[in-house]
Order: sequence, then structure tokens, then C-alpha cells
Amino acid sequence: MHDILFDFISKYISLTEDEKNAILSLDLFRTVKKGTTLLKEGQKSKDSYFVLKGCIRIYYLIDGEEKTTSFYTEMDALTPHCVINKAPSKYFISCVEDSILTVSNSDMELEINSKFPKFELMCRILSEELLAKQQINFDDFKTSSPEQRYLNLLQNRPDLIQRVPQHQLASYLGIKPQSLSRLRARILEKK
Amino acid sequence: MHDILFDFISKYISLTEDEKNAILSLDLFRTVKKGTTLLKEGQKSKDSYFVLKGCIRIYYLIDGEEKTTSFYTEMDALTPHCVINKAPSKYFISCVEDSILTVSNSDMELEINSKFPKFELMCRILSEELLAKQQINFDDFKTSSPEQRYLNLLQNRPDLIQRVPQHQLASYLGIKPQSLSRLRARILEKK
DNA sequence: CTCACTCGTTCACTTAAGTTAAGAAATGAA
DNA sequence: TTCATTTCTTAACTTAAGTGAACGAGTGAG
Repeated sequence: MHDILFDFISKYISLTEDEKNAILSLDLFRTVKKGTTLLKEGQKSKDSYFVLKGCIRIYYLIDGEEKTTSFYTEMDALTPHCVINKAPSKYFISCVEDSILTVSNSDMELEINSKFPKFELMCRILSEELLAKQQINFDDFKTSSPEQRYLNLLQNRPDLIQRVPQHQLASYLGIKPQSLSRLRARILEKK
Repeated sequence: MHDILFDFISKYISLTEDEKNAILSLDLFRTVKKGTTLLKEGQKSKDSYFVLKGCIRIYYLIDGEEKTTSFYTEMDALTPHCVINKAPSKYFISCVEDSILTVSNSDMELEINSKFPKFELMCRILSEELLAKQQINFDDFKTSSPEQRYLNLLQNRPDLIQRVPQHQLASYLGIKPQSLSRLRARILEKK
């Protein structure tokens, strides 16, 4: 399990054994049950997550309705906005499946980063990469119809469609569950 | 003009006179005319931008049509995805107004960052902040209708609606220019 | 000044998403 | 297993966005 984390890190920097041990001594690994809420609206958390196995999601509660806006699966890193801007969270984070995560506190990260400048570098590169990826994602979303977005998802993250409830997928695509059902029927007809 | 840049930087780190001079010696400042294309689809640029005055936009050319997906105005920083992942650009960057920018090369940044670790820190914090902001933005987009998105824009970036052509605004809102016209008429009626 | 072109708006029509409701299927707890 | 709940689908109807076309206003090049 640890290897998954180190494989991920090795894409950005190389670690000495000492550094690996420093990370392991932080005791970051957690297993969480499906349905567990990791963060609630209004809370001020300092925790960031990295998904080793499983799936977690961000959702908003708007007019009593859950609106899921993102999914994080294997090898995805998530730092909630409330950690960055120290404001109460606007959203919930919850486990879609039984999952294995690393949970790291921003105080710990500050300490590690100042002790090992290498980590600072990794965090910068990682954030820049995620930002660029997120921008392309957003652009794709803006420039396509719900149907195209579903077909894109089918191409790029086919696993999500299998492992995630339809009504959560729907709001992820920016539409209602009924529209997703209809849209899928329409696509099948065309084939 | 230089002050705008230093004011921005001072939100993240504090600079000595030496460091300020190091930055100034890089000769980053450029004035660009309205309509200038800064980056074309297919190009592999290493340039990042910071807007001191004016407005630049990202747009895609899809089926011969321009789809504008973002605007950058005063105090906005933009590092194109092609700089990050070293791939040909998927989009164009162009000047909406006569503008004053800083243009910095990623090689220069690499050098500066290794010479002054402070900059590395600033870049990390800045990217993390931008990523968090971008996520909230994307979430808002997903969870609202075109009409709500227009009303949000009216709240959060009212200047954009004045300074940017309607058809560019439309694709920024994820709709067609005709729909934006109609939607605005609808809102006026309601009042 | 004139002509061509772009831009924003309007209209009629088409298409697809939102809404409300109902029912079947799957899930989970007692 | 049973019962309640959640999830997904379908349907009928409403609403809003997409499409194609036309028009006037504004802009820029010659």
C-alpha cells in the first residue's frame, strides 16, 4: 500500500530512505467505510487527502438536494478549499466506496516542507499540473453539451460510470438524473 | 506600473530591494495592442502572463467557431497548459483590450526559483490558491443554470459584462449569443 | 463617404433539459 | 424474509436553449 504513495511521489521528486521513513513516521494511512463523511459544510478542516484505493466525492447541499461536483479515485489528491483559504467549507466530502486514503494535516505539511525543500517543489509542480488539468477540464465542460460530456466521460473515466450512482453522475455532468437516463437511452437508440 | 506587480507579490512573500532589482532586470513588461494573438493553437510556448492592465482571453477554435472559455484581467496570472505539460497548445490567447502584461519564460522562472527559494514558495501558494478558486468556480458553474451563471457574473465580475463582446461572454457562460440576448431580455422583463 | 463586415437582437421553429409523477428494481435494516 | 427506502427509469408536459434567418447599428478599410 505504501508503494502506491511512493510511486506517485516518484513522478515528481526522488526520495532517500530517510525521507521515506520521515513520511511513514507521520502515520498518514486510513481506511474509511463507504458512506463516511470526511468533511461537512461549515467546518474548518486542515486535512488533505490522497486516494490510494476507493473513491470519494465532493457534494453541495443546495435546496435540500445533493449536488455532486467531483470524484477522486486512485492516485488523486484533494486539498479542500477550506484548507487553503481558511474559511468554513462550502461542501461535504464523503466516501463513495470503502477506501484507503492518506490524511495529512496542513500543519504537518508546513513542517515537512520547511524541513525538506524538495517537498515544496513537489507541491508546486503538483498544484500547477492539477491547475492546468482542471482548466482544460472546465473548458471541455463549457464547450460541450450534456450528451458530449457523457460521451467524454465514457472515454476518459469509464470506471466512474460503473462505480458511481447515476444521480451523483448526473449532477457531475451538470444535469438532472432524469435527463441522464433519457440521454443514455437516446445514445443507445442512435447506435 | 511596477508597483502593481510588487503589490501582488507582497500578498505572498516580502522582497528585499536586491530581489526587486533582480526581477526588474528581467525586463518582463510588455504593452500589447487589442487583437494581438499571444499564443496559437498547436504552438509550444514557454511564456506565462500576468495582467497589469487590460484583458486577455483564452479561446478554442471548434468547427470554425471561436469558443471563449476564460478572461484574465488586472492582477490575474495565467500559465498556459502547454507550458506545464510541454504539449502543443489546444487554444489561442488573445488581447481583448490594449493591455500591459508581464511575460515570463519558464526557463527564467526555473532559474529564479532555484536562486530565491522564496519564489518557489510563492508559486506553490499561488497555484494552490488558484486551484482552490478554480474548483469553486467550476462547482458553481456545474450547479447553476445559464441564467444563474449570468446573474452570478453580474455580481462577481460586473466589469466583464461591460468590457467584453457579448458573443465572447456567451461561450464563457456556456451558451450561444442568441441565448444570452434572450436571457438578458427575460431578466429585464422580470424586474 | 461608401461598402463590406461584424455584432447584437429578434423571430419562428426544433430539440433537449427541467419538472412532476408514477412505478419497477435494487438495497438495507429489522 | 419482509418492509421501507433508495435508486433508476419512463412518461407527459413545461421551459429554455440550439438553429437558421433576417434586420439594423456600429466599425473599419479603402
